[in-house]
Amino acid sequence: MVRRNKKIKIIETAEKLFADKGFDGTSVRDIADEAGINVAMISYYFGSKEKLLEALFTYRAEDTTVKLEGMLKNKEQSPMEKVNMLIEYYIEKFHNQSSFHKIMSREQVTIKHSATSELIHRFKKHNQQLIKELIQEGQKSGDFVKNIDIPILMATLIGTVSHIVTTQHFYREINNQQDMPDEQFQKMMKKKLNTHFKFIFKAILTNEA
Amino acid sequence: MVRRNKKIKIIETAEKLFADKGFDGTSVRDIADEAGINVAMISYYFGSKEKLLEALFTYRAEDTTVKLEGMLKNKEQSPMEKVNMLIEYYIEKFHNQSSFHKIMSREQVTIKHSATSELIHRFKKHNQQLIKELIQEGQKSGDFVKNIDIPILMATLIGTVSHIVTTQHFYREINNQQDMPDEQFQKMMKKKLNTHFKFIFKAILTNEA
DNA sequence: AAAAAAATTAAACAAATGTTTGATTAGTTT
DNA sequence: AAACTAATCAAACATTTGTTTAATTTTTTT
Repeated sequence: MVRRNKKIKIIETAEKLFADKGFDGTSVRDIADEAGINVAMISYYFGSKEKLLEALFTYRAEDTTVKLEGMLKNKEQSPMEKVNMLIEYYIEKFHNQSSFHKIMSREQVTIKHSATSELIHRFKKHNQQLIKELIQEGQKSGDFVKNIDIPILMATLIGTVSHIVTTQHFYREINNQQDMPDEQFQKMMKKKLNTHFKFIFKAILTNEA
Repeated sequence: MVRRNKKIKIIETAEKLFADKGFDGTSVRDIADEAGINVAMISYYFGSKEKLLEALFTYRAEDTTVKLEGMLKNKEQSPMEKVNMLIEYYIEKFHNQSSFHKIMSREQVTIKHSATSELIHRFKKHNQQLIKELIQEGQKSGDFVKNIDIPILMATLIGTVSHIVTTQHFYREINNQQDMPDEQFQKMMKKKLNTHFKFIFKAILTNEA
């Protein structure tokens, strides 16, 4: 295995374990065992456990902003079409990278001044700015109403999808869907969330239900 | 200090630290130092660190279900009035017990078979059931439309409020409100969330915006 | 006031933690 | 093929972890 592949193997193993047991709840030996490597390799490749987390965040967050930017700067679609794309994108992203988002949601709650917190913060601020521009564009063109609380609206989308993705096992048990295959459950959930949020966003952005 | 007060002092100190640094990120010595007691007292009173967490959950979750039940079983109000009370209650609860909810949101993400997970699960299932009954009551009386996805609707309320409460420091920084006093910020946020969710719930439950 | 029970303490315990060391092996360059 | 660099490993390192012990002090009961 070449160097890059081995680093990625470690990152992805750490991602799974951090997601399930938390950063502090996962030891470097857990990661090493699961990835089938020697513990020393983590320090050797990343410097420390903390920096491994940083590497994970960089690895995952890297292309998100780029994709979001490419999507929203596209001139072809109407503001409402872009909003719907945004909804689809977030739902898809949270589901496809659920482990990463579990870690992120935990890290956001935790108060500490780390490089990772700094990364999350920049990441969120930048994405929020992009979306703000989209909404304002729609307001200028008359597609959307005035007086939209953008941070609250975004918190609704992100908070809800994050909550459902991170507490999926609870959700399934409460609604007696433990036996449903993972893939089927996620497909159903994505569909439900899409309908739900397209309705909500339309209602809020245009005052039509 | 009498026994009960001292136990509560430990529980509340642990609550603060668990919220800020996570369960695994907080050592029993951190708690002892902060509470001004000897480390051994934690084992003496609670048996273990894990059981201290259990005690914390019991301590906090105890009256919630009772309050919710008392509120929803009240015959005086209309279904929509009850829904609005429910919204107010959740927003108030998450803000007033933000430390507790930070811990809870982290614990929900973590996969482990502990007494605490069991507690959370029973707690959530029971509350969900109460709300389901309320919505169905409104559907029977003709106040609410059919085809309401109750779990998704509740996830929207809980997920969003939880997201805002747990990531408050991010939210404030992103929106340049770091200098606003805590109390003022929370008052503003509660008001915004109330308006927001009363609008959303009305739109979804009655198809009117 | 004596006896019993409960609370508190510093110290010790073994296990687990993240990281480093120094030696060995594998791979690449000269 | 020799020299050099990179990768891998088991072992050791110093801390920190949650918990227990055994002695002492405080409080309650008799």
